[in-house]
Amino acid sequence: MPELPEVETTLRGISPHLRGERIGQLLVRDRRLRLPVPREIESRVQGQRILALSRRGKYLLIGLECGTILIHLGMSGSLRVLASDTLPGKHDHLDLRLHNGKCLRMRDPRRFGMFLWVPDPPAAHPLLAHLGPEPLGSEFDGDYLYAQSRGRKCAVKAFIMDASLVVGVGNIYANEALHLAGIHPARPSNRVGRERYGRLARQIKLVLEKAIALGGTTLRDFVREDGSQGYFALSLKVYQRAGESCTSCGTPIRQRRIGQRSSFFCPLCQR
DNA sequence: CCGGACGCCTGTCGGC
DNA sequence: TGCCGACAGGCGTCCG
Repeated sequence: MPELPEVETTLRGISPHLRGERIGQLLVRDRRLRLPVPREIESRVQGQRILALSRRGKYLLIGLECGTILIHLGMSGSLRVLASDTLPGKHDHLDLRLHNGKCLRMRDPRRFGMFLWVPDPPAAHPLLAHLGPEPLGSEFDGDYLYAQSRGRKCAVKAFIMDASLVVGVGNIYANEALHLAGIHPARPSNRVGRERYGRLARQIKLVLEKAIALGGTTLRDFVREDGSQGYFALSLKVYQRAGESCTSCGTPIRQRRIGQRSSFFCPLCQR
């Protein structure tokens, strides 16, 4: 599910409820996530005050007095803020209970997510240490993409989805940004010029910003912290629109597998 | 170093 | 109606 806009939406939703609060009990119902929820995590977080919340790529960071809770939502994860006595559903694997009677509840049907405690500084943790720049930051631009792409033959779509190049761009927004920039997803990275990488970097930023403004994309599992949906799905121009008309030229949108991921594009607008 | 394949899970959908 | 395979927003790991 969750790509950068959904994680950012979740961050903005939960932050006001959690910042400054003290953690009571962490209740883990099922440790079997992508990485097992560590045995010692309950004692690590018990009684600690939440100092700050942030995002790095698709990871959510909850900064404590000692260490940081690192959360990844995988494919189907979501976080909600609820009263602690709300009855849990089948896939509600853990509750981070606060002293104020609320809890942060993680749901993840496919269990591809992560919920970890990492020591300070979190950026040094192996899961975060090798991540590329944030796409919404100034370091990420067309010149950066162009420079990184030299000598790389993989499809440009796989290239921009590589988290060591740039974080946060998943399958939905990679498809959308390539369409907006007029670039064919299967084009080899080293056969995209500087100009077109400039357009691509701009469109990645624009599509992510617009999706954040609309609360992310809800296809199936993603919900905001209050249970409401994101509305960017209404703005999708190619993703999951195979056979439908391109919004700019009317040509039927094609679907094809590129780099093991379902890819959607307009054969006329994208070259 | 790079690129490609695979596995991890559950739920849903389409075809027979 | 039931069964079966394909597929789904991600990513770490392994192999050539």
